Amino acid sequence: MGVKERRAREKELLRRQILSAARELFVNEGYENVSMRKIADRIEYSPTTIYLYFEDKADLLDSVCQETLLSLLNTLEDLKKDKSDPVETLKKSGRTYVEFGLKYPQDYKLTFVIRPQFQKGLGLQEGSIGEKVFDYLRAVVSECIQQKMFRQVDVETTGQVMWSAVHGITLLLIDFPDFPWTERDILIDTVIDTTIKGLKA
Amino acid sequence: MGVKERRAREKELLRRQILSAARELFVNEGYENVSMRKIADRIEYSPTTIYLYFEDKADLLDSVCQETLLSLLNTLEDLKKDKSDPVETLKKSGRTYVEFGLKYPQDYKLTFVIRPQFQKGLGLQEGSIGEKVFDYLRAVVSECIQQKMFRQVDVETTGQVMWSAVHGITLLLIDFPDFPWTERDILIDTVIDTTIKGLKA
DNA sequence: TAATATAATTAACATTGTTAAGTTAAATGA
DNA sequence: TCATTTAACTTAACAATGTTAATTATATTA
Repeated sequence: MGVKERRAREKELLRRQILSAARELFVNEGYENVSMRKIADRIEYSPTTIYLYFEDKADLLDSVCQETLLSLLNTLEDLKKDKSDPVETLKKSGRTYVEFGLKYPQDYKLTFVIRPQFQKGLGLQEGSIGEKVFDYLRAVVSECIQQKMFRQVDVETTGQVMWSAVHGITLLLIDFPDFPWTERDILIDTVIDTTIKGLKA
Repeated sequence: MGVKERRAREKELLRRQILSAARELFVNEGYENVSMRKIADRIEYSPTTIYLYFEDKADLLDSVCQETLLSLLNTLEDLKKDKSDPVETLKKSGRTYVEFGLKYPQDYKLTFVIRPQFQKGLGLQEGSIGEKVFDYLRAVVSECIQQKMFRQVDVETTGQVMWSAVHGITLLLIDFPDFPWTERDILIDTVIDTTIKGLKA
């Protein structure tokens, strides 16, 4: 009975096509300037077909962002393998996070700024990939605290402080490219090092 | 010839009414969920009347933001009068900045996140209120450095690090209201204190 | 009062996200 | 093989949006 499976495969394929078209358009033209009809044109289907694969436009954005988060998560997970120096791992993670945002600025903004606005109910959902990203951060921070490297006892707060710092510098560099910033790499390092120094015992 | 002046006064009055209605709606329901018709209803005029006073919806929000930014600047300027302890002033300024963002989240996001995207050329325009806000920050930081409270010699970098921290926590709190944050006031204080501790000599 | 300038409205347009009804094509069961 | 059921997709339409052009009402001036 391979029919059902072939069908499922075909469905999945079209789903990916939609997703891919949506990502490209969202990234290049901005979420608000992309209509369902425009996406439909791109994949050569009628606009309403999209609704057979996604609940609504917000859900489509949601799925695009999920993908982005997954790719961020994968990039980060690699770093955690080296368990020798958790503080160093945290630094590297911070850099990696910011660099990811700067490499895919539109995707970053979609995920961390635009999406929450259109998804009024929930923030980072239970079991979501977004939550897993923060779980990652939590784990690294926890390691730092366990090794008595950080003064802050509260893992949560410490993680949130770290997230604030990298989120802040990432968005500022994306949104104000013409501001007279300090040389980019130095600035990013300074932000991360300053935060970590502030957290240390 | 007081007629012209009375007319001008009346125009200014209606302009303010529109602005005030728009602000209230934007803040309470979010920019995207407020239609021109809704604003018009509120002031009991036809929707198109608004276009006699503002270019378009974006311009309307723009004007709302200008007002709010000006009010932020005034609030901050007050803090600087106390010259006794610049580090304390910086802390208070940080808190004021974040609280401002949380009080007018729509305005904050438009000014610091949405607008730059559509204004690709320049970030914070020359002579703009936004730039004056950063000038303020620069001045306070400069005071801290002069009094040898901070290790960092570079005023610019130090200011940028501080800005990153407050910008980051402000946006996170706005965009992920349902995330299990540490108690808000404590978190904000921790972010600011950690950053300042990291900057100290 | 008649002419003029200004202010505000009505009606309409194109576009948006989305739904309901209809259509085509494929898979199933006899 | 042929009718029937199921799935996939499309057409047509709706209400709401931002915005413009044409029109009406109102106040000022001569």
